[in-house]
Amino acid sequence: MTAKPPVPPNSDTAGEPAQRRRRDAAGTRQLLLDAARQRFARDGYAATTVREIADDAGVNVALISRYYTSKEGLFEACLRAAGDELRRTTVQTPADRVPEAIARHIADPGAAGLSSQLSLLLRSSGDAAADEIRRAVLVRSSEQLAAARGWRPGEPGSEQFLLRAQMALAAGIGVAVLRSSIQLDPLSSATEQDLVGPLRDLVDALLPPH
Amino acid sequence: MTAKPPVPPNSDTAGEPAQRRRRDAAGTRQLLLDAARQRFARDGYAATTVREIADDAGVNVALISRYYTSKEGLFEACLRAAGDELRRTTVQTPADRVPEAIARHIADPGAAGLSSQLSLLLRSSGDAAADEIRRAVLVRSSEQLAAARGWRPGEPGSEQFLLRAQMALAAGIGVAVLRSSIQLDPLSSATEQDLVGPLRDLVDALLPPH
DNA sequence: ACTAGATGTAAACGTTTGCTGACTTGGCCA
DNA sequence: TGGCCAAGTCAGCAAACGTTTACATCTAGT
Repeated sequence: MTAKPPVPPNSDTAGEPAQRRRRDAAGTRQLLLDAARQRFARDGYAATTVREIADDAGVNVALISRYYTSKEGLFEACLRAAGDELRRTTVQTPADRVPEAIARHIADPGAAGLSSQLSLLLRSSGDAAADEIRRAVLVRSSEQLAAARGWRPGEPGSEQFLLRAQMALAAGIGVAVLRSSIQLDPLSSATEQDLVGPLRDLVDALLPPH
Repeated sequence: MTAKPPVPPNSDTAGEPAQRRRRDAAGTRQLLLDAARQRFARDGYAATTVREIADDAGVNVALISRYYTSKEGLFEACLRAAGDELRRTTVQTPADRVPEAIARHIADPGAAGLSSQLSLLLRSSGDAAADEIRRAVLVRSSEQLAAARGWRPGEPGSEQFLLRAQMALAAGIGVAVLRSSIQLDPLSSATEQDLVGPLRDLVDALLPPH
């Protein structure tokens, strides 16, 4: 009894399983979300089955419909989660540390890493609502990246600056996807140290520090 | 047999239908391949059904199995075709014109354009044989790009050079995919002229001209 | 302790999937 | 002209898909 101080927040894929309650709706929702994010990011929407997700989460298939209405509803929730996490990890990066931050997050092999989020954002379900979420996340990310490099909305040459920021974002996505989806050496086996130099050159060339 | 002179080459999605013979195995194969390349590139492997491909080609479903053994066989043929076309369009580009060439091909909205080929190369069927083809195409492309910028195999610092070429390739793929799959302005609406400047900066930064 | 609602389970639904086998039809050559 | 094989059609298979329904079990409030 006693309310529930010991409820494991189940914070993302990281934290311990920490013996969750035998019946915990919020925990189950989170388990499904985490499993789905991994599957969708790695295999894509259509190639992922709801039974695989449920099995990964150790949960019954029917609960996907219960908690997320449908497979598409679950996918949209994944996109929103990726967007939130992307905003959280990239916020407040000093302008001159942007390439390092990107390199660090891209090199992170973890399932919750930037690579995984970026891969997920490229996946499509064919659903219009999901596409809109995807677009919004990418718009926000590119504006954030541009802002970190000195862009201010409404400035003259604003479009050019934003275009370059989006190209830098595209480059990051390309690297992340190529690293994770195909064994392409030396890119796939490159470490954070290997990546940071070229990435700095790339970002600096597109968005000059000053 | 003597080849077959009157066979309409059916060169990709462009050319005329040009009243093909009512029964023409080679022509039918090509129709299927063209339709499949478009579908696979745009929707991915799992989201594409063989019936859709057959309908697009105006051909009976059973002929996919006849001419390409299976859906996966057709997909592998698409990858090989994309690899051939990629090699054909990028070969013999002067070193200092590489960014322009990339920009031109990426901006090309045609279904047979570089964008489509690059998108296709990112698609996965989960099949090991297809993955190997994909990998081989990308390896060759990155080495070709590196070579165009002065890299010679076995040189000191060779790995670094190749890594940078692969990152440039990844950037190109990222731009192509982002442009085609999501309506992300200003990137999506950028013209060849808009792209060539930033792309030159990007490529030059990764692979210095000298 | 009892019960009502929340949570989880099991099985099956109807549809769509890739693929196949038996068939018809058309074009080519003797 | 007639026959024969390549080329194309047709209907349907078994498996897998997302989803739903009916039922079992746990938890919380009284």
